[in-house]
Amino acid sequence: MPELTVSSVLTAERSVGIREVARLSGVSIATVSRVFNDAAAVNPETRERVLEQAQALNYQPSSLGRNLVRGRSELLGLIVPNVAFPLYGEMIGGIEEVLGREGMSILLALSHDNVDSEFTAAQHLLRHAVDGGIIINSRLGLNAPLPAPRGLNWVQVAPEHTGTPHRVELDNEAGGRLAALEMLGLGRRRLAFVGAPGRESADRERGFAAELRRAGLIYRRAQGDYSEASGVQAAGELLEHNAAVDAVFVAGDLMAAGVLRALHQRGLRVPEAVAVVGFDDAAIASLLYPRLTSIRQPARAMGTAAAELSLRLLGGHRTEPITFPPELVRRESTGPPSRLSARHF
Amino acid sequence: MPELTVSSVLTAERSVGIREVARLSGVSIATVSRVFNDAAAVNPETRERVLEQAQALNYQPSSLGRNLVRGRSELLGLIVPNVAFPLYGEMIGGIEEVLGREGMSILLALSHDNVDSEFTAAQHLLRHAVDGGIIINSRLGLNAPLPAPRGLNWVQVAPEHTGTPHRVELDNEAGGRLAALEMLGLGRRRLAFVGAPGRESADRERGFAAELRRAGLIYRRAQGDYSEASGVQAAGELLEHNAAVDAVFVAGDLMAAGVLRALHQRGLRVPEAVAVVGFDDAAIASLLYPRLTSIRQPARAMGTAAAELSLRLLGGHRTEPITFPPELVRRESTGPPSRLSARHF
DNA sequence: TTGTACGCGTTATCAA
DNA sequence: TTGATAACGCGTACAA
Repeated sequence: MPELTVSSVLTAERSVGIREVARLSGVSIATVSRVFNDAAAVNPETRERVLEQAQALNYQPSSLGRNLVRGRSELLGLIVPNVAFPLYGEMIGGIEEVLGREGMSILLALSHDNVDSEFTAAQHLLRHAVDGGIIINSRLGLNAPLPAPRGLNWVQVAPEHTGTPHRVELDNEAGGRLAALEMLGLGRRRLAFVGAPGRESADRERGFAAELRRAGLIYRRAQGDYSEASGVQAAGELLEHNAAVDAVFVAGDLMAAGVLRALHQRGLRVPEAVAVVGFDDAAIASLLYPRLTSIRQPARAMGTAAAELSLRLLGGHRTEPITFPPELVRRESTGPPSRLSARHF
Repeated sequence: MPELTVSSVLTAERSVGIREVARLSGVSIATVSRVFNDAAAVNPETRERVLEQAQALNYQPSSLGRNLVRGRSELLGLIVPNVAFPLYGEMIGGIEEVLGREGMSILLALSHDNVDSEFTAAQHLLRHAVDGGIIINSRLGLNAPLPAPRGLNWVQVAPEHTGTPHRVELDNEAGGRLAALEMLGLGRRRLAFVGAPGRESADRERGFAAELRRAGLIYRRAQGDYSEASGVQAAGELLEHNAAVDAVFVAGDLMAAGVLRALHQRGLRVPEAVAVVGFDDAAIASLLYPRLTSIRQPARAMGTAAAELSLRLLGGHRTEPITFPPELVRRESTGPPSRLSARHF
């Protein structure tokens, strides 16, 4: 068997076009086009005939031709750091829901948390003439902007740098306040924070610190990198020297999983001895033992909001940045301090 | 400000085309095309001039026009049940890696574990003239095939129904055998299985059962649906009537999380009293307490394999279905039976 | 080495 | 209500 080239395979049986349908239904291609765009008036009988033929030939208007003449692609570019992180998955789910409704598709690119590949990914998407773009957790900022010809707009979800016009964000500071208030409300007074690099963690800490200040308290802090291992490590630091900590606010659920593990290993009961509040309310939060109280980031809603923003920009409308309020999801890792509980931890 | 229509916005400042570049560099569009496809010979000086102008105008050849004339889109369609499940995310990562290398992009669609939306998603992708397609966990089979004109090929990753020509799969049966051997090797003799609907779980059970038969053992079984809650429930059923179970093989990690929880709640130590083996080795496996021993599904490698298969098909080559061997990842949830351990569980 | 001209599949304008 | 026909942006025979 001779080796075939790519093009020979694909063009071997080029898909049936508008001409074919027109010819076999005895009308002009213009009429077929009209039938499929049901814009202008078409004689019901003619329409019927055309639709029938199209069905028989299994004809589908080609987006390629249509987009060429229209100057749009019905594609929306989406750049995500990675897809293995469930929170991003939820956002994508929200985006897809809205876009699907409008008949648009998602052109996906991964940035791997890397500024350079963010940029090249954007260029890649642009070559496909995407009508708009959404980028999650972008590190690109105003001084190093995303490429955007033709008045194309990028909507940024939780960008690292502020200042870009189209944004969907979580009020991270409010999230930090929620965590603090939960712990203070439970009577905890020896609080700690586990942070990570980046603006989001900083904002979360700022809110947390503000509430503690109001209560006249200080807090211990340790730094991680959002990984579970760093959570174990951070908890270790916080607890050494017999430090008396009775509540830990962790800037990410994965790190919180590490904190829980470190507490288990030291035989400290959660929440009786130490309460723990995570952040994101990722899927793992409710799988941990005990189930983790966490500050919920409405990822799916943020996705739909980003998609809607993108659509509005596409329509030439003006938009405002959107900030979502966080929400505390109370589970088993927070509760009143006690030594009388029947819990194992 | 007057409301603008979509088209008015996008065409307002239509991107610079090949004509513009040709005119300003004093050559024909054919030459510009040649420069950008470096196919034919072009005078170095001319090439330089064109490239310069292109740079100045920030010209990028439009995929729309290029694809139209070439009959390909450099797009690969990808249909996934959802994106929030980390295993899929890993696969997508693998796919993207291979495709990016070839300059191809991913057109993403979600099937929501639904046969109908699988089909419509495929049609959607086809309208964009994707050059090939990958579908994960498809429920479509030979009798209800995927739409595929123009000799387009779909590569199926872990399809529910067998018989489709281009497949990438895990040897689930071997996975079941691995789980059984691990438990038997630890001296466990009172085994149980928690299954779920579908072929994958059935295959896993078949391998598990085969090894037990060889050892002259029977096992208890309970049925779940891959959710954590169903794992809790299933474990409850297995343990009622004081049933003596000392090892549980669970067809999915999420369910295994539920099984662990149920064991904790009954005060049964893992792995001392009961050993647990999960399946998939999803990201959560190593976050559970204790860390879950699991049968690893090399998701990323399966993704790259699917993408490479797709590329080979695109090139007109013949291919064989690929089956990956599973691997047991031993963590804390399996170990010798003992009552002397210092573990809390 | 370069240019002319056609075609890719569609929409949209204009005339019929 | 319909049909010619001119775009859309590009690649590529073929001719020069």
